[in-house]
Amino acid sequence: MSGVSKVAVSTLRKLISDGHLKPGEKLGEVQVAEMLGVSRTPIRLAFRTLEQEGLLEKAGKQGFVVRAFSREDVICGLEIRGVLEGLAARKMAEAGLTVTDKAALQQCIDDGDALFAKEHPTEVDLLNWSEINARFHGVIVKGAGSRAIADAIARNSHLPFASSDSIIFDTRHVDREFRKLHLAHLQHQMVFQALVMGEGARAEMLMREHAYIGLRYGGLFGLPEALES
Amino acid sequence: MSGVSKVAVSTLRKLISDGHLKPGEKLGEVQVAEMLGVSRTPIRLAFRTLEQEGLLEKAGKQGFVVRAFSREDVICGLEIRGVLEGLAARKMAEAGLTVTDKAALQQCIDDGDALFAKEHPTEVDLLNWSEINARFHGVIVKGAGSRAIADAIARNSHLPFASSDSIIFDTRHVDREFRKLHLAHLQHQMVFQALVMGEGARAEMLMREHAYIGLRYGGLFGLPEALES
DNA sequence: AATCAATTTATTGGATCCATTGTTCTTATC
DNA sequence: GATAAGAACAATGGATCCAATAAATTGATT
Repeated sequence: MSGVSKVAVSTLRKLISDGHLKPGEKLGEVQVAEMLGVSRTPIRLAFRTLEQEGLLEKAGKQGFVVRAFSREDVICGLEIRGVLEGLAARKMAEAGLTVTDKAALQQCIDDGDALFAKEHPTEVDLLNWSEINARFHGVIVKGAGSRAIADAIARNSHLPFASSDSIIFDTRHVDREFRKLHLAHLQHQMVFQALVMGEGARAEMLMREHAYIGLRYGGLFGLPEALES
Repeated sequence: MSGVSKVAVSTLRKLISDGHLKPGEKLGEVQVAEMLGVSRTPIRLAFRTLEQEGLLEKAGKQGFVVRAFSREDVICGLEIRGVLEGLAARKMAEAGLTVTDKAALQQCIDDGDALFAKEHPTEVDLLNWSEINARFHGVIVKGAGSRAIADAIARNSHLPFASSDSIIFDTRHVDREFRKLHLAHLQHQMVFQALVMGEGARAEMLMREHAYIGLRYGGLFGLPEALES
C-alpha cells in the first residue's frame, strides 16, 4: 500500500475531519475515484482502512457513509485515550525510565517552561506547543515498551479530538488559548515527576485526568449534541 | 466487502490463531490467493484488514508477515482489555443500569450459579461457561451506551487472548479448569454488585482485575517469552 | 390514483491485465 | 575467488473488465 492508496487514505481523512465530507454523506467508489483522479482499486483499499479506523461505516447494504460523531462519542474518545495513555504511563513508571526517555521528557518540560515564560504569545507559539505536546505524549506511548499498547493507542487516534498531536486552536484568542495550554504543561510536569519517582498509580491517574483537557482545547464544554464540523 | 473477501479475512484469522501460519512467516498475495482458490483482489483487501487488526505487518518493503506476539504483548493485551472494559463498566454504573441490562446480567449470574453447582463438570460445561462469560462481557461492553467504547474494545479483540469470548481450555484437566473458571464467576458477581449499587470506581477496578484472569485461563503464568502457538 | 411488479440502471465485488519496483541470479572484471 | 554490475524474474500497486446484486423508475393492473 504505497503511493496512491496511502494518499487516498490521508486525503479522505483530512476531508472528513475538515468537514468537507459531512457526517452521513454517502461515498461511492466511482465518485471518490473520479474526485481524486485515480481508479477504483486504491479507493476500495482506502475505504476498508477508513472503515477499520471508524471514520466510515457501511450504509445498510451498499456503499459507505461518513460516520457521525456525537458529543458523547468525542468525550468517550478522550476517556479511551486517557485510560490507554494512563496504562502506558503506569507501565513506564513501573519498568523505570530509561535515561533516554527521561532526558527526552525533561527536554519537553524545559521547552514548555521556555515557551510559557513568554509574556506576549503569538499564533506560532500555539503550534510550538502542539509540537512539544506531541513529543511528550509520544515518548510515553513508546516508553511503555509495549508494541501492543502503542498499537492500541494508534488505532484509537483517528477519531476526532482523540489524537494528542492534533490540537485545534481558536486562533482569534491567542492568549486565552495560551493560558489553557499552560495548564496542560503543568500537568505534564506532574506526570513527569510521578514517572521519575516510579509512582505508577499516580502517573496513571494524572494521565487520565490530563486527557480531559481536550475538552478545554476543543472548547467541547459547549459542544452541540451532534457534531457537524 | 461481502462473500469471498470476508471469508478470506476470517479464514486467515483462524489460520493465524491456530498456528497453521507461523509468526514471522511471509505471506504472498498470489500464494494465499491460490491457497484459498480466489483471485488476488479479495486477498489484498483482507491483508489490509488484518494489518489494521495487528495480525499481519509489512515485512520491510515487500509482502506481509504474520505478526509475532511475545508473552509481554499478550499480557499488555489483557491489560488493555482490562482498562477498556473497566471504563465501560464505570460509565455503565455512572449512568445507572437499565432494567434490561440488569436482568441480562442477573441471568448470567444465575446461569453461572447453576453451572458451578455441578459436582462433576464435563467438557461441555467449559463451553457453557464460555457462552455465559461472553454474554456477561457483551452486556457490559454495550451497556456503557457508547459506540466509541464498544468499537475500541472490538478493535482490540483480534489479538491472541485479548478477546473475552474465546477462552482456551486445557480439556485434559476438566475439573481443574472448572475451578479456575469458578473464580471468574465470583468476580462477575462482585462486578455485578458494584454495577447495581452504582459504584463506578469499584466496578472499574474489579473489571480491570478480572482481565488478569486470562493469565490463568491461558496458563500464561509459565508462557514462554516467544509465543510459537 | 395508488400500489405492485418488472425492467433498467447504477454500484459493488471479483478476476485479469499491465507497469513499476524490489530481489535474485549470473556473469564479468579486478 | 570475491565483488560489483547487469539482466532476468517475481511480486506488489493500479487500471480495467465482467458479473451479480441492489436500487430506482416506469408501466400495468386493480
